[in-house]
Amino acid sequence: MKIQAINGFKDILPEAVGRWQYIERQARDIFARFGFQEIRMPILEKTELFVRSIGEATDVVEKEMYTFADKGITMRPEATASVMRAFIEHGLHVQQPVQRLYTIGPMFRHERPQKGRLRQFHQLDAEIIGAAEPRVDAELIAMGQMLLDELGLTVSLELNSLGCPICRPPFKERLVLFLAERHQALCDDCRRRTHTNPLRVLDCKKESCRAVVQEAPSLLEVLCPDCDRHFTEVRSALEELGIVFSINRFMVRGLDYYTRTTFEFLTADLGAQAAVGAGGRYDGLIEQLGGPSLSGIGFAMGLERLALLMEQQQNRLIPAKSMDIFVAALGMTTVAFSGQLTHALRQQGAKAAIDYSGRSLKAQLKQAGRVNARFTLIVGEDEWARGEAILRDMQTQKQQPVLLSGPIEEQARSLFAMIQTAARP
RNA sequence: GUGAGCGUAGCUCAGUAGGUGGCAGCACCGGGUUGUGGCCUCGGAGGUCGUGGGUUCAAGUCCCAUCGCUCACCCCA
Repeated sequence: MKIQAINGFKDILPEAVGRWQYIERQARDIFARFGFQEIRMPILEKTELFVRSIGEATDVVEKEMYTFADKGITMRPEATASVMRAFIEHGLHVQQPVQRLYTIGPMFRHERPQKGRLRQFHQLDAEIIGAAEPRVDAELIAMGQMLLDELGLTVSLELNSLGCPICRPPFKERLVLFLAERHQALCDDCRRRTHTNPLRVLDCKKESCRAVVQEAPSLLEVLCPDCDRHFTEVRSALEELGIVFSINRFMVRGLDYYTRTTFEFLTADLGAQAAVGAGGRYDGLIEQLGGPSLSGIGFAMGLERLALLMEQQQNRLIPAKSMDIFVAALGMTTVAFSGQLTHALRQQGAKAAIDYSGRSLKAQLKQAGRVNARFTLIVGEDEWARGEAILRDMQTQKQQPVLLSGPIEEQARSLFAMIQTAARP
């Protein structure tokens, strides 16, 4: 019985890693343009942190967390809570009132795996802490859009406001009343949700429920003056930045800490997983976790989903692996020298490959082609005996003899210089 | 947690009324080229047909169980 990876946990093989690195590179570059700094937190946190931030009654906390049975410790299911914990713990706001932080790493949720959904998955997460202006919301959303654009991805952006502790609770009561009156027309799930999480009913995909919900009261129409102004200004700021979006008053969040602005980057190309990235404002969270009274906003994007989308929407060429030089040692007598020379080449900074088997030149050239070597140094027994080798340009197929004399570092240096000039067009 | 589909070579897959596992494609190794890659050509290696039972003279094929994977529901990035 072969041992295999556990369900929902996946290897990212070398052929796929190039794409991942590309996405991460673009993200780091763009986040830096917006003044974000990287932060890295532990994967394990006190269970309490997630219960208090994400919410006790949410699905994530209720049934999806990997929690150690006897330790009160949980593998993080998302990044925001950890970032806030670290932010508060180290008093980061004291040095710099507005913090822009991002982190990249694995998250864990015990869900049934399917396309675009794993138990260990990876997120890019960006947070702006300590700034409440609507323009900040727009700026953060624009950053997400910029990343998706530069990755060559086509997604749609949906926007909503979830109000605040002043305007949401009364709305929730109205909604519950409304839903209770139409109890009969709702699906089983939504009847349950009416009491556990009424806002979720707005997001149900069943035709029958959608029909009911169309007539439901809209939170956007009963936002308190502050929330209403905030939402209006976010929208105009987005328009000023040329960001295209649509309003979705049915959009809900699965995590309790969200307030006011929420948004999702959506695609139809990922099967059942529509959201490539999502986020929103969480103005009460930091205080709720025992920190200063600061507002915050952030988003997360799923790396697996970004990678899948890139594969599907656009076959952008990720730079293939390549080596500067392949050293082909012909016959076992030249292997020791070839090994030393390869090592010296690497010390000089060259990407150098070698085969120690002493097998046929044909086989070694084939391997040189496979590793995409720009040059091959053929160390033949006869040539080597008189202090020479043959340098083959794998693209032009032109060959020239090279002298092997002096200390091996010197040989490596002049050889590397030679191929660097020869490789230039 | 619920439902459906699928498990044959490293990968993608054939396998026809149960009758010896495929000249299959890609990849790998070697020959054709006594020391010259990609293309071509010839050959080679590689399998407990997911696992365990059962039916049968005979099971990759039929039956049962079990494990695994995939997709969808739910939920979410």
